[in-house]
Parts: sequence; structure tokens; C-alpha cells
Amino acid sequence: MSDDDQRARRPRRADARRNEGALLDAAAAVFVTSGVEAPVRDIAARAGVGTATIYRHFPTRADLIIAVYRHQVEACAEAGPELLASCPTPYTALARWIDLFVDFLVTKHGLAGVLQSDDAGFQNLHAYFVDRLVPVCTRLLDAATEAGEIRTGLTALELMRGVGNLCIGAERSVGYDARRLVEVLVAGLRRTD
Amino acid sequence: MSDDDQRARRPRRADARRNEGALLDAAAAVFVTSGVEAPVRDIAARAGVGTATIYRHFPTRADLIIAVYRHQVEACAEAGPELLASCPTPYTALARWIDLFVDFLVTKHGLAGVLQSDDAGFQNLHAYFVDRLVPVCTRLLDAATEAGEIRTGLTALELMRGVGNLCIGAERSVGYDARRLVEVLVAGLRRTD
DNA sequence: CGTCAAACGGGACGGGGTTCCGTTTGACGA
DNA sequence: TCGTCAAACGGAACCCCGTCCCGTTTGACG
Repeated sequence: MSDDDQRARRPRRADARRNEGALLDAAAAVFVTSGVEAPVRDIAARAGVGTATIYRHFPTRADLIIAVYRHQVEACAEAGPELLASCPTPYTALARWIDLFVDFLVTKHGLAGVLQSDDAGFQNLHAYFVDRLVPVCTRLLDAATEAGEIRTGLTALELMRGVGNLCIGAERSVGYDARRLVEVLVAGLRRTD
Repeated sequence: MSDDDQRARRPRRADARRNEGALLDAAAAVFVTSGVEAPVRDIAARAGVGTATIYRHFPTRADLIIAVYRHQVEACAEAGPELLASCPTPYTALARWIDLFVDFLVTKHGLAGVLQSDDAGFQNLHAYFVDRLVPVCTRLLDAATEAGEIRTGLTALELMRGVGNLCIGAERSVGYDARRLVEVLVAGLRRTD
């Protein structure tokens, strides 16, 4: 657990540790069924704690979401350089990486929507995604641009916001395949005319 | 006024007519400053009516939004065939029409977001946009496909949802230009490889 | 085993959407 | 002009939800 070494420096009470774990488990479960905007009380109830306990451990909902998905975001970030090394061209590496990102987003009920929210409470979340993933995307994008495979002046941030936006609402309403739209967007990177 | 003939069949009280007009004006003004999800009370206050009066005239927020923007949506719908007739190729007509649609969306604070919302209260709105604009887009898309300018199997609904999604949050957060992203998406329609 | 700060839980508060109900008012016929 | 009455009104009431507060519990440590 990567949590352990963070806590190790200053010991906390055993019940606090237990509750934090229970909250993470409960939140993960509730997010799956009710989305990342599920009522705080639902999460607290499932974890068997009071509502204040959530705020004590995770001051904003963004902090809770980050904690729940940190592992997967890290994995996505680490996949970038690997793809760049293993793919035939930078463009295919970029396309594959974006596929990973899309897979991550569309399987998280409502996460894409909340990522673009202008709600002040989600700025942490937005910042975390930007800090962690935009540099990765930038490297892929730069590589593809230098290879002459891409002719638009889009920044990595713009591209990722566009991809994120296309994923909004992908899990519901039949007849909308976010993956397909993203494919078209990525195909559009290759031409400027 | 196209409203007149609708009401003509069954006369209503003068104050009811007046309030409906005041509400439309107030809503339009509030939507500009606070977005389409502005508190009901704000709109009622600006119109100088009670909150219940809003619900009496517009049972759901979607009905109010539709009423406020109906003219512009109609104009957008009517522009489709005109562009098809006046543009050199169907693809350029489609691109120009999508520009119109994007211009409409990005100037309406939060409308794009609400369009994709899964909130049951907005189903009317979603349905109205689909009913009115998807057929127009379908004609443009079919024409471009028949002309061999487009090689993706995207439906008009998918395309429009994608465009709508890309417009979410376009009015805030510098460094994101929805128009540019949509250009890339539309450029992507031309190639499948 | 006693102490005490950390941690807890659930209720209170505030804001926003929706509904209810007693009051007002416009339309219309006498 | 005036009386009648249903349409329409306004705002308070209600409910849900996020957030905060405060009296109580509990784990750590000497």
C-alpha cells in the first residue's frame, strides 16, 4: 500500500486508519453504482461512519475521487513513455495512449463530467489530472509533431480536454460511442486543411 | 410573434400573458449572466413574479430553455438546406453548419452541458434539439457521404453529440477553444485510416 | 488504570428545487 | 356598472443535499 509510507511519519489512531480504508472501499463501490457525484451520506452510510468523518479524511469530494482513482491514473501516466518506446510511430503511441485514457474515463460513471466542472470544489481534481497526465500527453504529442505526423497546433491540454469532453455521458444513452468520436478526433490531428 | 397564433385558439388572462413574456425576458437576461442553470428564484425575482408562476408556465426548466432559444434553434435548422444549396460542396456546407451550431452553443452559458445531462428534467430539451436539428444534420452528412467526402460511419446524432460535448465549458477556462477542437473533429471525418 | 487530545456521529444550518394553499384579479354575463 | 368565480398568483413550506458544529467516545501512552 502506498498509503502506509505517507502515514508512517506520524502515527494515527487505529480507528482513523480503519475508517479511511473503509471510506475508500465504500466510495469505490458507490461510485460504480451511483457515479462520482453520489450523495455524501450514501458513502458514509456504506462505510458505516458519520458524514463528518468523510470531511475529516477528505476535505473535498475531489480529494476522495483522487484517492480512489490514484492508482489507475498513475498507471495511465506510466504507460505513456512505454508506448512511445514500443510503438512503431509516435502517432500510434499517442493514439494508443488516448485509448487507455478513454477506457479509464468511460468506465468511471460521471468522472469525465466532473473533470470539466467549473465547481470550485473540483479544482483539486482538475489540477491533479492536469499535473499528472498533461506532461505525458505533451511528450507524445511533441514526438508525433516532430515526426511530422501531426499538423495542428493543439496543445496537450486542449487535446485532453477535448477527449475528456467527448467521454461525457458515454456510459448511458445508447447510440453514442465515445471511443469512435475520439478516433475521429485523433484522425483529425493529421490534417489541417 | 409566433406565440400569438398558439394562444389565439384559447384566450388566457392578460396577466398570464404578461407574466409569460416577463419570464422569457428575465430568463434570457439571467441565462446570459448566470448560465442556464441559474436558480429559479433569481429568474422569478427578476421577472417580478413568484416561483410558482414559473412552474405554471414552464413545468420543467427544459421548457423554459426551449422557449428562450426556440427562435435561434429554428434559424439554425433552416440554415442547413440553405448552406447545402449555396456551398461549393456538401462537406463545406456541413462544416459551415456545424460552425453555426457551435457559435450558438458556446454563447449560451452552460447550455451544452445541460444538453448532455442525464437529469430526467432535461429530456424535453434533449428531445427538442434532436428532433429539430438531427434531421438537418443527417441531410448534410448524407450529402457529404454520397459525394465521397466522408468516410466514417458516424450518425448525425453521434456527430452532434460529439460537437455538443466539445462545447462544454468552452466559455470559461482560457486555453480551450471549442471551435478549434470541433474543426479537428470535422477534419477527422474525412479519413478512416 | 487515568488522562486527554484525536476522532467520531449525528443533528443543525443553508441553499436550491418543487409544491401547496390562501388570496387576488381579470373575464364575462347580468 | 357590478357580481361572480375560476384562473392565476405569491411566497411560505417541504424535501434533499452539502457542510459545519458540538457533545461524546475512544485509542494511545505514561
